[in-house]
Amino acid sequence: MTNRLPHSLRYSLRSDARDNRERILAVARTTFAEQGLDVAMREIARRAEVGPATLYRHFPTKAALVTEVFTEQMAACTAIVDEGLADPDPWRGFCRMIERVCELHARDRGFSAAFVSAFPHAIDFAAEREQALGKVAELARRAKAGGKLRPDFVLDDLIMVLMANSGIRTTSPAAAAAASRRFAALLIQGMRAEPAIPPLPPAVRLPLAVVT
Amino acid sequence: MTNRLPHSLRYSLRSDARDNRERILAVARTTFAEQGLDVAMREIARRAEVGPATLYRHFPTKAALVTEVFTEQMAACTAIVDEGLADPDPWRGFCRMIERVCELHARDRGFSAAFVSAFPHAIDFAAEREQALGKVAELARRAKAGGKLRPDFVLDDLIMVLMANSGIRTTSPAAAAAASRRFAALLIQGMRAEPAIPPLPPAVRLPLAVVT
DNA sequence: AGCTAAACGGACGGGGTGTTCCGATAGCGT
DNA sequence: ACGCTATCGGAACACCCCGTCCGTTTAGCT
Repeated sequence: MTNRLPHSLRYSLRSDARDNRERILAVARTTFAEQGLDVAMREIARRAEVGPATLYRHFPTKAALVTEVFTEQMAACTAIVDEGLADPDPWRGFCRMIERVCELHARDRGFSAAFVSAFPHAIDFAAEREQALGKVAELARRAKAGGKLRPDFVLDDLIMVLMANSGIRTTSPAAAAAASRRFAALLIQGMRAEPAIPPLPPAVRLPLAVVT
Repeated sequence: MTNRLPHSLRYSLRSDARDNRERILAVARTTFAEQGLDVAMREIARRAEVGPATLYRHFPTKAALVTEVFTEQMAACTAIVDEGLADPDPWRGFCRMIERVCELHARDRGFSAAFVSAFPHAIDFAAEREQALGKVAELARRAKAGGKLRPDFVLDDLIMVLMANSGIRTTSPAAAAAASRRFAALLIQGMRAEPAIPPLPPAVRLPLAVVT
């Protein structure tokens, strides 16, 4: 009868276990989004109404839980980049991409922190991030070719913008999103190729800080 | 003979105590600057080659040490604002003010964190910050009157910029300063009043997060 | 040099964290 | 209905943190 299970990849997880797993993930998602990654594992277990041991059986370490939680956010991120790339007007696509990525990061503090950091000894989003950055590079190339994006824009500028965006702390998620919108608009204005372009200071490589 | 001490306000601190106090402050300054405020008091005591109790005798709490350490940085901050205000060209003064404040924050992670936070139950820089912000408002008013600064700039935008600047994390202090320079230039470009000014999204109040 | 009070610092308590052990519980196939 | 076993969760471990107590050291005045 086990084969009667709807084509699910979950190899025979007992019903209570599956419920707990999903409740843990839901709780972790909202909590990380609201409070960032500095949430105690105990706290997540408490909110999910399970014991700490149960949490650790499903996710052997905190980094594992974090990566599991943010895999879908990473997908949303690449989807945003893809949509920007699909826009026939590359500059408009570039702008919308930045606006939406900034807002996504503003709405999820944990994802924002995870994105600009690197977890050692854990599957992180390095591969997906690099892939997305490659697409952004293509989008930027087109926007430059269209004459709208200043030619001295580099990819590290985007990393810088996202790091900066993650520094904006507010009380409510709505305020964070609003601040992020204004911030992105200000920066986009600065990235526009102007008739008389004052040169920017040199770009900086921004290697991701390692999270202990 | 105690009166022979050069006009010092230090009421009779024993020589070893004064040495320790100064060494603690020096260590705290550099450590906070490099690593931010999340440094253990023990660690500061260790680097200053004193016991934890000595550290706590000189500064009864961590917040006290932090405020003591960053008082001079706060003075540097207001000095920068004053210099900007003294510039005959208000727009140039405004730009230089932003650049220099951003660089100051980039060079001192601890000060940056302390500036955009509020310590409860501790003398924080609220008064000085408000005073400096008042001067910035005057500078911004002049820059707007000169037609160089976009009219919809608000003071909270500066807070936002400083918060964002504090989110830029790098490996070396030099890289942080360089990134900060580029970041500030990008933002200043966005703050410039353009012939055709695309309206910004609404501004957002950014109450300072409380540090526990 | 000797004495006294100021200053020192190792050890301690209370609370936090990520993670693990193991006896109790409860799903599920029979 | 029963029993096997996957799963649960409270208690515990090891390690951090901030801040304090108290016996020891030492500066500085006579």
